[in-house]
Amino acid sequence: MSIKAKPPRCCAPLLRARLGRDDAEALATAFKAIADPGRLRLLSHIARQPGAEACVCNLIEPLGLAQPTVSHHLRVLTEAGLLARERRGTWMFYRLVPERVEALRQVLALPAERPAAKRSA
Amino acid sequence: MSIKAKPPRCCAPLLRARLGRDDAEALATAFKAIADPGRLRLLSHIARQPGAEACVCNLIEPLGLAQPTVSHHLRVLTEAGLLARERRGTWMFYRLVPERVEALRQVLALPAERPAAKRSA
DNA sequence: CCGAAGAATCGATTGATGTCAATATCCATC
DNA sequence: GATGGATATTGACATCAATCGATTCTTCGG
Repeated sequence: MSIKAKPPRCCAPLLRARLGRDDAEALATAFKAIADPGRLRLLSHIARQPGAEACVCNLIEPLGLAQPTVSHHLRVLTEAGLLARERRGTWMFYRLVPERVEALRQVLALPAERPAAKRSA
Repeated sequence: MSIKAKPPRCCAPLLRARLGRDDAEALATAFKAIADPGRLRLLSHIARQPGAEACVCNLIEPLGLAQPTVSHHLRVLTEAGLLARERRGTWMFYRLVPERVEALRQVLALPAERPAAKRSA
């Protein structure tokens, strides 16, 4: 079994609708994926490459982590749907999935400044 | 020493600029704060209250967690700058800090679609 | 095929984190 | 200042997560 590219359901509004237990679990998993220094730096490095993609071999050294560790982080990010894998010969390329990042971003969208008395059912 | 309300520096662009080790640490800490089902539900519940604030006594039951656990989560969120505390008599109120949420949200902002290759005519 | 290079998996270790019972603290009131 | 309600803190425990060395797997070149 490789990495499941199954896009995890995750992106309930959070601050707008009531967050159920299941939604909270899924969302937490998604945020956990980016709640790590190494993975954040991976995302940052990859996002800045042309095409928003990078070979693993170009990520190990700047990260300053062992190769298995980097591989692990890339897996987590991929399983979270934030990265997509593609093999090119010997190398493995990881590409940013902007839609997923954006979806996660929207979760933190605040409700309109102050909807005031608009409290309809 | 109660909860340090020190707003943690955290909000480097991530996907736009190169993310250094220290920025990554701070950012990871911030995201860790919301990378938990209980805390996400707390934020969700509080955000939906009038004034985006709620008394602890109104958060325990809907969360389904023990009081110390809720208190712990509220502390984490407050230390992350996402919530602000205010005492009112016997009760403690926690209020959402929208600016902080928004700041965290901006971290995930994508760079302009694709400034690299000339895709537009 | 064989060997080498790139990357993923395995196994173990260490540290962080969520959870709750018990206890302590703070505050209003009597 | 004793009492009771509302929160916070402490301590303990179990689980999860990050990390890396060793190994395995995959692919390409000869």
